[in-house]
Amino acid sequence: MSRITTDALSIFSRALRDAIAARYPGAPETEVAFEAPRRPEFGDVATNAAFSLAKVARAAPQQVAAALVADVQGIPKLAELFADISATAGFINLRFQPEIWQAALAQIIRDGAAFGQQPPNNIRISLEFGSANPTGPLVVVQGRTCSIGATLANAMKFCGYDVFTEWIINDAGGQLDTLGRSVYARYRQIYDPKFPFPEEGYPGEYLEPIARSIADADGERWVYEEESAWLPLFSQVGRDTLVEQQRRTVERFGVHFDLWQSEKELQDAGSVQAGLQRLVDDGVTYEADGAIYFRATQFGDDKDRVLVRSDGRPTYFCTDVAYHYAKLQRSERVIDILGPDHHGYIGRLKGLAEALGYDRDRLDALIAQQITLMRGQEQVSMSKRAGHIVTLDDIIDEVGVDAARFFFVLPAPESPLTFDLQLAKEQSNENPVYYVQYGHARIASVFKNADAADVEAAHAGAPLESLRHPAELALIRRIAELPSLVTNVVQRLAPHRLTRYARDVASDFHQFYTECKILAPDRGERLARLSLCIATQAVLARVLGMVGVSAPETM
RNA sequence: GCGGUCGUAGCUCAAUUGGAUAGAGCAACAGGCUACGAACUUGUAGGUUGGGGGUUCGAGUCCCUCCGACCGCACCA
Repeated sequence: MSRITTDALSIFSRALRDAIAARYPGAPETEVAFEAPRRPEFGDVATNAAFSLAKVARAAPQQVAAALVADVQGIPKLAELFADISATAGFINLRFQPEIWQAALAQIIRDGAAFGQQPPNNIRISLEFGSANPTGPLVVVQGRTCSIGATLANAMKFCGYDVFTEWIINDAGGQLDTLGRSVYARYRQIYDPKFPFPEEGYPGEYLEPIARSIADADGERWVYEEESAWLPLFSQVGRDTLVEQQRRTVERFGVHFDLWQSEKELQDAGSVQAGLQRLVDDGVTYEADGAIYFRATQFGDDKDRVLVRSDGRPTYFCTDVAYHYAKLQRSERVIDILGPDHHGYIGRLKGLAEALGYDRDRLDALIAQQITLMRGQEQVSMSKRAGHIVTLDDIIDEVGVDAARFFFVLPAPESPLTFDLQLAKEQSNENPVYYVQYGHARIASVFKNADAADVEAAHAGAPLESLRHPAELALIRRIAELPSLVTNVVQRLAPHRLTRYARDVASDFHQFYTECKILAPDRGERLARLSLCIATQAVLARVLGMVGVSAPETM
């Protein structure tokens, strides 16, 4: 909602409160809340004030609404602002005068690129997502968590938050040894193709170049050494190479991280000790069988969790305690976007925040649900064991960044996703990505056909009073929704609403385009419609940018 | 067995935390270019929101109970 529309609404709510006080003396002072009606024929905004009054008034909401509308309808000031005030089914529905929308559009044009953007609010949010084991290439899951995370981060920045994006490298556990042995096996196979590959190793061909690089540098020397001699090197080279590859993939995907945090470094730096000590000090740990446990059951988990094993090594959870403790200290809000296999983890994390002395709600975990890859009717097998994994790079190669980013955020994060690669790469009307991009390109095309002086005049601020066609008003209303929509996306952690909104904007534009000739003979009309195009194109580019999709001038 | 997420049109998904006649896209059918890009648009059809019960002015949404799908349930990460 723009300032113009909210001003109009506050005038209305004042009038409505007066009417309530006069008609129902003794009724509690109620906040008049506005909401967007679902259907356009109910007007631009609605209030359900009559519902809460029904009890006090001892009358049906419909009657209350009708009575209040009758009281308010004659007020001249309101008639200037609202084209229609009516009561249906207990709701009071309002429709703005075209002048209100015209003023709102003028404001959007004046705001330019800054439209809807909130000033910095100095609230720090830590956003962790994507994070993977450094034992192989990134796959679809990271594609989805990265798309969701990056989109949320963009939306939060737009709303003025100080967002810090973090990727955690799970390089602390025994899996790194497994990686080292796998790379070593590939290395040995260079000299002896029959050398056995470890049972629990990481299959797939991607380790071969890494083994080859070691062979190129050191030759055969590791063939004759003990495991203790070669394992650190092979693990390290494997880890470093794979992390580097993951970074390249992520970058190619248009996603940026402010911090790549190694778990191993956390442990070495002693912050694990600090986190652990905090829990011990809080008295939420105990010792049993030589291990140290966290009393997770006190905080809603179904089992107490081991922090330090009986051999003295910290668990993954323990490192995570330290990491989240650090994040909680430096951010007002901590959000993790996790893969589908972390369902059971979310309660533990929130309990952890509480145990560390913070509000449960300071930490949130969002689960990105499972992805089923399809190619038309056929399901794409992603079995890791069989060796033929579909990597995120494969997907980008096949459908492109734009389609991938769009499809990954299309459904709600907690809703499972069926991703049809064939559909995503089709440049057809079945593909929602192109529909939105087409809207943007179509506007660019109009500007090319228009007189440059006209476009310039529209940018500078042209009179808009000719805009009263329903399609014009609907489009203004839609783009004016941007700020509140993004706020909602952030509040509800609902990035998928952006893709839906992008589609709605494009749809309203296409309808406007069909019904109204933009380059009209009349100059006033022409400039007003070009102004509407300028604002629409900016909103489309804005939303596409947040999702990580390009906004092309031509297609 | 315990816990979590989910179940909505033929398909893929929405529904602004309890609001109006549950909405879009695709697919199907019928229309619209001698206007700026038809990658567009207008209309029709499509539903007992998995089943049943409850809470209230009002439930896809909250509670109970079944059914079904997926995922967790390690001194793995």
